[in-house]
Parts: sequence; structure tokens; C-alpha cells
Amino acid sequence: MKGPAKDKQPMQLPTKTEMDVLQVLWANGPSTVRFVHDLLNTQKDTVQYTSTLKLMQVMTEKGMLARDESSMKHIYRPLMEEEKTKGKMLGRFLDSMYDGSVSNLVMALMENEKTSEKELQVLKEIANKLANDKP
Amino acid sequence: MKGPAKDKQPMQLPTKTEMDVLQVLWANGPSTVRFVHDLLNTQKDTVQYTSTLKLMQVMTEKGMLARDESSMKHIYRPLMEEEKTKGKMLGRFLDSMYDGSVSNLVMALMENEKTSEKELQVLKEIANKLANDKP
DNA sequence: TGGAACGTACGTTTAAAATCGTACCTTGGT
DNA sequence: ACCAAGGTACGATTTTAAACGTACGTTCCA
Repeated sequence: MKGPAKDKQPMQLPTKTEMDVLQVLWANGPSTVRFVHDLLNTQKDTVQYTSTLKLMQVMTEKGMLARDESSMKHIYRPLMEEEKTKGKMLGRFLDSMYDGSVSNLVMALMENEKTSEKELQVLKEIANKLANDKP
Repeated sequence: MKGPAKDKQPMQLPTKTEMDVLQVLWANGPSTVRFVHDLLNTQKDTVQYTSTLKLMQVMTEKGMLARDESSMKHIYRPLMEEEKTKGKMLGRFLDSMYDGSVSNLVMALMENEKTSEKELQVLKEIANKLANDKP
């Protein structure tokens, strides 16, 4: 006989829209669909409420979210840790885009686009601070 | 009347697999499908040759690649600039993941995961160099 | 006390990404 | 001359993300 289905998949990474939902939950704590939806659709490209609902339900099935159904208005909370998840996403991005090289990435950050002078300043400070603090 | 269809779309960003192809072309110059395919399928998750072929044909339709058909073995070359494309991708990633904050990203780079000691060193150097070089 | 207002459930649809298989062309070697 | 090896063309399929619409349940207040 077969035991209870063990759906302990390696916990896939979130897609773009899923990440948007997670960001809201991480930033604001456990929330209702309504809250997330409204926050995500203040202006542009608004989307139907049920789309957000469905998305969050699917995410729950995937094991990304959990929900408290005790009240009528279900409360969703993230099951993925923010730091850990973002770390993985960053790693993947790094590999795919900059051959896994952090310095290549930072190079790009500095040479290209929208990195402000202030950002550069911060970059430098952080780098120095870290070089000193760490044994 | 309507003029000839102007399919001058804003040049969409590449998907994950499309990016893989572009990376090969950027790194090695104009190449055949065979070359790209072999390079991309040295080991794991290998994929059928025709899949790569089709992918690159679609990319050509999208205007991401151009090809020289004079020879029997078509030579594909990227129509998107590496720096520019990566810059856009980075910007999108930054917005979606770190609220557009470069310092947040660098923070994450340093605190998390696989950034090696050497990387940190490089980070610091780059930061300093840039602070000096730039007026 | 009844009906807006607000929720959830869920099957379906749309669109795109990704992969594959089969048919067909070209060329070099024997 | 022929055929195997290695290309390309292209329709078709599979998979996944993303978004809807409809049905239905609960609440609350005029």
C-alpha cells in the first residue's frame, strides 16, 4: 500500500506576480486577499479581484502561503522566509545574467543606468564597513 | 487607409531560455544553431536539437536575432546589445525584488549566501576606485 | 426581511514559453 | 550515382502563468 502522498517538493521559487504578493505580505504581515489586491492595484494595469484571489489560492496549494480560515475573511501569511527566498532569487539571477559573478553584477550596477550618486556613496560605505567589521 | 503594418514593438525582454541563447552569442559571436545547442547542452537537462533551433527561429521572428542564410548553415547574431539588455533586466529585477534600491541589493549580496571573501574584496575595491575616478 | 455589499469556490480561458517529431533539403565521401 | 550525416522548416503538443466569470455563501443595516 501507499502511504499518504508526500508532496514535499523542493519548494519552487515564486513567479513575478507571486513575488508581488509575497512582497506585500512580508511588508505588511498576514493579510486578506482584499488588502493585498487593493495595494497591488492602486493605479495602472488593474486586475480583477478574483484574479488576485485565485492567485493566492494557488500559491496556498503550492505551499507558499498558509491561511487562517477561522474568520470569514481568510487571513493569508507567507510560508517562505523573505531573506532566504530573495537570496535564492538573487543567486539564480546572478548565474543566469552575470555568470555567477558578484563583481560583474556590481560593475553593471555602477556603470549602467539608474544608480544615483547617493547610491554609489552608499555602495562605497557599505563595502568599507564590511571589510572592517568582518574578521 | 492603413500603412504597412509597423511591427516595431518596444523590443520585449528575453525570457530565461532566450537569455541563455543570447549569452552564448554575446560571448562567442555569431554562431550556428548547432554551436549554441551543443554549448547549452553539455550535461544536465539536455534538450532536443530542434527545440533550440525552433527557439532561435522564434527569437528571429521577434527581432531579437538576425541570421545570415547565404550559407546552408545559418549564422545567427544577436540584435540586442548586451549591456543595454542586461541593464534593463537588472532594473526590472531591482524593482521587483528590492524596491528599486541598489543599496538594498548590495546589502543582500553581502549578507547572504555565496558572496566569497574575494568578491567582497573586489566589491570594496570597485567602490573605492569608482569614488576616486569619477569627478 | 430582504437585498446590497462583500467574501470565497472553482472551472475555464487566454496567452506565452518551451519542447518535440516528422518531413524535407544539401553535401561529401566512396 | 547514391546514401548517410547533418542541416532547416514547420505544425503540433505540453506546460505554465495569468486572468476571468459565474455561482454561491454570509453579513448587516435601512
